[in-house]
Amino acid sequence: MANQAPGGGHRAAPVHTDPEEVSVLAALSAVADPVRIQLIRELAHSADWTRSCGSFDVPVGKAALSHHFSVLRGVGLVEQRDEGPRRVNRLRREEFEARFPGLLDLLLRAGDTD
Amino acid sequence: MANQAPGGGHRAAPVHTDPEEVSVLAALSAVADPVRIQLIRELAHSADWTRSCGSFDVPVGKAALSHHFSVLRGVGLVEQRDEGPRRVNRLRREEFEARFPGLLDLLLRAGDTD
DNA sequence: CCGAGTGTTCGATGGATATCTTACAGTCCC
DNA sequence: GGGACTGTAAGATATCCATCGAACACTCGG
Repeated sequence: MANQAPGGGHRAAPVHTDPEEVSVLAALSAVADPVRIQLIRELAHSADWTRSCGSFDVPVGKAALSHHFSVLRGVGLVEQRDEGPRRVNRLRREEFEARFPGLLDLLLRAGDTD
Repeated sequence: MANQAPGGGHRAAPVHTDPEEVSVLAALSAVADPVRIQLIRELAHSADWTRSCGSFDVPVGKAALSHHFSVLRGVGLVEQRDEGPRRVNRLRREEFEARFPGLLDLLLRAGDTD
């Protein structure tokens, strides 16, 4: 298999979804969760590819955290890339905005913590 | 008690919430439900105060329906008024739009049924 | 090669909530 | 007043999903 660096087993590459093929209901459900809102906000305040999954200050274990990122990936809001031992993230602002105009702004603008 | 028309028991007037005092999370949770999305869309295509609760084509019993309207009222998206034996509805478009810009449009514009 | 660090997967658990059934409260019309 | 109609309330059930613990996979540095 002509794949990547020689000599190695690799972690399964994260599967990404195009926001364009995501339903409104799915997007809203994904985003209607306090932990995920917190992740999105924190991510929005950081530069792309600078935040690893474990670097977020959320009150859940790493298993749940992994699940949350999976959900966010599943609606095309977050993109992930493996960088050595860790998995770094970025918000797919433009693509998501194109499919769900205003939704991301709503999450980031609203001044409440919940 | 000096309350309303004389001689009469009355149905409890529906309690309304100002969208201004609703959290983003609550609004998103309320709106992230297939039945409620359907209600909102159907309501949006009708003139104000013309649709009674029972007049919506949703696949749930009337008890569940009553619950859904209660949720929508609770986030300030729907206003209700008693009109004889039935309770008629209207969308609080402007107020909701002011608090959650773009959210209602998102629900109405997206061309998918789910 | 081993150990520390990072993240995923699996199974189980608990809590929230959407739903139904039944019973009740008003309203209107005869 | 009786009966049809409309909606709410309360209790029971069921389903979904967020969370955790434990085991595993991969990366990197000694």
